[in-house]
Amino acid sequence: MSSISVENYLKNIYELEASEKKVTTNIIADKLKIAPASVTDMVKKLSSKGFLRHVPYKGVEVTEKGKRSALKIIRKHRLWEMFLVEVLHFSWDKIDDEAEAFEHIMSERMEQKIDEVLGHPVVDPHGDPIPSKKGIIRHIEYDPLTKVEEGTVVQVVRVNDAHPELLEYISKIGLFLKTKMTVLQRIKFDNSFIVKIGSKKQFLSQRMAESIFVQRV
Amino acid sequence: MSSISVENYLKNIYELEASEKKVTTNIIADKLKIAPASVTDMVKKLSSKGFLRHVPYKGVEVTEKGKRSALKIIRKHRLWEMFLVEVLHFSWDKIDDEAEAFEHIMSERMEQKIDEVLGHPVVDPHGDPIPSKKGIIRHIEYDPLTKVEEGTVVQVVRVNDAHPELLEYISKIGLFLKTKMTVLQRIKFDNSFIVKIGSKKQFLSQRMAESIFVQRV
DNA sequence: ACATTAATTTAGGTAAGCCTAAATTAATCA
DNA sequence: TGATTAATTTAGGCTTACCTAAATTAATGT
Ligand SMILES: [Mn+2]
Ligand SMILES: [Mn+2]
Ligand SMILES: [Mn+2]
Ligand SMILES: [Mn+2]
Repeated sequence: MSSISVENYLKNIYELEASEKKVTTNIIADKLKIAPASVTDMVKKLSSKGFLRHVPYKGVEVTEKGKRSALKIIRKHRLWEMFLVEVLHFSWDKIDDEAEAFEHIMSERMEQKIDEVLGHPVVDPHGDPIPSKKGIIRHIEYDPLTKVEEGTVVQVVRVNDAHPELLEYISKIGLFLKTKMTVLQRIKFDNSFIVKIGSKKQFLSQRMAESIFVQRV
Repeated sequence: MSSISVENYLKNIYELEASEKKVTTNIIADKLKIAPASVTDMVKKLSSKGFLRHVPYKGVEVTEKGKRSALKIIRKHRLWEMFLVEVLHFSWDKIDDEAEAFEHIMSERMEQKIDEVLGHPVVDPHGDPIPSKKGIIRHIEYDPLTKVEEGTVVQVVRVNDAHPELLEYISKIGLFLKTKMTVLQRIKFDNSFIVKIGSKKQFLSQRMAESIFVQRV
């Protein structure tokens, strides 16, 4: 089987492909907090094993084989996040570290038990899709709050989970996954928002609004 | 923090002290499935860090510091075993591997959540005591079934968890932790036993009976 | 086209945790 | 007591996954 290190490389490179046009050595080094020279080493190793395609000085791509591995790890990560929230009552801003480690030691049997106990969930606590056992993932492109017109009633369907501080803040104002809210005002000066959650008006900066994805109801 | 390897050495050496008069390099090597020469290396390292006391060519002992570490790991191991059985519906003969890995990546926060969800259990699924958060462990010496006279009604309070095959077999005949049974007959020829579990008579060899601990009811 | 600069790779190391083979020590028994 | 044997330690290596510093390459701007 693959080491923890290898699994983290594959998962992160796969995820970077969604946000970067070219996945470069430096971008990987940055994400994994590892020196660029070390990334080059590992990238060469993973290429020779058929998990990546690497054009020196150009960038890196995951192969089909690499993608399959990445999706297995992502499935475990997201199932475990769900489990932490639903069964162990963790709050959604304090689960990433735990899941980051657990994704690597979760056996097939464990994965299945957790999936059963949770009733086969299709999204994690931040609204990210959970790949199926066969490695199929359904990407849905939701609109960020910034795309929504004043007066619209929306439901939160996904929140960028990269910054726990954002999750912590929006929890405090009552904004969770599935929360419904009305967009009261977009402030033209800086593209920030006033929304109504329950009976209260709440403020969301542009940066926040960009990380909150919604559907009109 | 300590590595997985270090944690496994400490836990296993601590546990070996209960069953061996002297814990020697070879005994440790055998238990951990590591070459004796490697054990010597690690033992020297752990001694220099104050976790063990080592008299070359003689044997090894855990210090108070080493014992504290060992008990933390054992607590995590046993809590997680309990969780696997109670919440994830694993059977008691298929949990040791999972717990063996998880004991090392379980954070304090996780330990606490699990302890809460389980309602602060004091024994694991095999009847072994769970050390308290402060590292206090209550050893109770129960009688093995081999010490019980014919005709006695007993309750199972602990089963040696070292051999999954034993656990698997006794589950099949309806013998679990807390099961009550009547000792019908001790066969003098080989010290095996006939017991009554529910309405059925069941056979237990001497080796089995030695691993099943009971209390008279 | 060509020099500068930024990204990337190469070269040379380190630490942890393992290994095998050889040397040493302690225990046993003739 | 001295020789044999079994356990243990020492010596020397290997692999993984990192690191820093130096060399190389590609991209950019004049
Ligand atoms: Mn990870
Ligand atoms: Mn998530
Ligand atoms: Mn372990
Ligand atoms: Mn147990």
